[in-house]
Amino acid sequence: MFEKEIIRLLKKETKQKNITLEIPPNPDLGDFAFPCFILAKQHQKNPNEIALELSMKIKPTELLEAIVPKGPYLNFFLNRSKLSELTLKSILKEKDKYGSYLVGKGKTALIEHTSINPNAAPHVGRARNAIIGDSITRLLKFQGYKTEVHYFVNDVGKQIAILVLGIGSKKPEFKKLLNIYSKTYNKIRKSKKLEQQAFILLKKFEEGDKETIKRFNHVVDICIKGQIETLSKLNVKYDVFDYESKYLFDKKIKEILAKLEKTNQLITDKDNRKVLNLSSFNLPTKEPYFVLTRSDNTSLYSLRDIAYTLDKIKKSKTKNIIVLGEDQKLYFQQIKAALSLLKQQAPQVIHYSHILLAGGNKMSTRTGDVVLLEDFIKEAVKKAENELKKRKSRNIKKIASVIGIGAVKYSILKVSPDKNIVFDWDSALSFEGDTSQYIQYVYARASSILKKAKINHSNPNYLMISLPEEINLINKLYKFPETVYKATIELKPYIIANYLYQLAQIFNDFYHKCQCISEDRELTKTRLAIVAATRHVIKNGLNILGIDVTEKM
RNA sequence: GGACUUGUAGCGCAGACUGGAUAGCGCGCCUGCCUUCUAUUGCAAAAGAAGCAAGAAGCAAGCAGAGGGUCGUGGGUUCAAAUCCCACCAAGUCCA
Repeated sequence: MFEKEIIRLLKKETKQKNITLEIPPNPDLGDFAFPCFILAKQHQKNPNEIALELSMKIKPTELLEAIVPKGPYLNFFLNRSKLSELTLKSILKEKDKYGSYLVGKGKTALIEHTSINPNAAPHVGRARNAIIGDSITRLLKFQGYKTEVHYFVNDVGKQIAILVLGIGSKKPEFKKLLNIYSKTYNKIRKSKKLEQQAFILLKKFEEGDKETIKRFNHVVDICIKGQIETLSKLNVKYDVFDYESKYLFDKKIKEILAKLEKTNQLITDKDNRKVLNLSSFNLPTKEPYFVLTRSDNTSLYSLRDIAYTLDKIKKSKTKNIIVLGEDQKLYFQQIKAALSLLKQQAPQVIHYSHILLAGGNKMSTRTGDVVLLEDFIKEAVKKAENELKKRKSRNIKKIASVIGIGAVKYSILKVSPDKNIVFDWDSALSFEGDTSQYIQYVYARASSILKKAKINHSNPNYLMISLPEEINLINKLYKFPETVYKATIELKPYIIANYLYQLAQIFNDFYHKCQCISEDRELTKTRLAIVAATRHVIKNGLNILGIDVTEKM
């Protein structure tokens, strides 16, 4: 609302249609700035002069304390007590809702994420998908969307056949599967005969052989249960599990082929496979053909995926999102192209880069070269426990889990998704600097101040807010809703992670400079209101990231 | 060979889409500050006690400050480029 006021005044004075405001690099210069370069060009005048002229014409208002030219910029200072009053009042009133514009009210959002192959325990690399997906779900929920989280179970495929082959008649527990899988995979690479066996199994499964289906289902069940259990430790939950095998015999497959036939882009190639000609989409593939079936006319993963995606499109009216690794970028473009031939809008996709191991290797289930998510969580919680013991905290177990799991999530969420993360235990488990516990600590600190004060902080005196540390903090709190909004539009939780870290830093500045509990009752009330407001914002923000808070640390 | 993403301080990142003021942050490094301790060393040529210094540990998950940059390289556009465009280099990913 402050921006609006400034823009209104500037429009009136400059007769410009579009006014863009900037934030000065340094708060001493003001809260908002209007650069005068464009006007300078139009009027063939020095921008410094224009800023000066405008500063004479535009008078301060109730919301704007001062308007000062500084070189080619016209800088606006907001009315402090007004800003404080509006910000603190709305935080303390809206509480857990503060920060939401409720842009998703009455709308639904379908999110597919994780969708790990059901052949082994998830490793840290896979967790990036789940954690990003979960955070986006929470973000949309916070904005009022009704969300539905889907998990696509790829229960058809060579990797399951390999596992079935490796298991034989054994009844292994979930943890052993990774080992069995990578062993069998390596054997198969060396033996054509074994590989043939895997293909035969897969074929039987696809043909509906009851015994084989049973064996496949058995393995997939163990996997999915195990995966869900691990992910539930991160408090990541799913609403619907969709099985790829459902589409093996689905009549939709034929319908889709028939529809594609009508576009004249469906061709039977020299190997008698049905392929889709995507040459009009200019994708960077060598051949512009997207293979949908085998020579015997059975469906491939691509075709089943199209069918599944169409089902999702049907279900989701307003928002349809999928989280995929960067290795799926081109593949997804092909799916998108196929859907566009069917005149359907593909889901909004979020790609993320891989988590590499400290030698530059990608984590791979095939080679077994992985850091398991389970182990990573355990280590993080253990580390937190040790730290807490040093500080003789109470309730160590519970708090350690909040901190440890928060650290796992935050370390993944804080980095922009198109950057590779190089995993090494030391920095992943470091509890210093830009970490979740630094933020959680601010929450705990704020909680303990409020508890200690035992004073009701309603009706603070906004006129008493004057120190730069207080003002900076309130400014930052004021920006929370627009930060959340930006993260929603761009589907980027890391924006919120970065914001929270900055907020925590600013709060600590405030904490060190401003004694909250003092003889002056009026001042105490006012500062407590600031503390309480910060506490709410930290909580809301961390909640979007899926990170819990704790009253004590 | 083609396409996409990334490259910002020793290390890890933000800023880039939407060009604008002195390029921010964390870790580490360096300096100073606060508390406690005395296994070790010195002041100190009996021993012990106390002290000072060194040292160690710690705190409010400490504080304050300092240093650290060809924004991958080279061009171009612009009054203005980390930001936009082109070429190249390196890393990651995909395409048969």
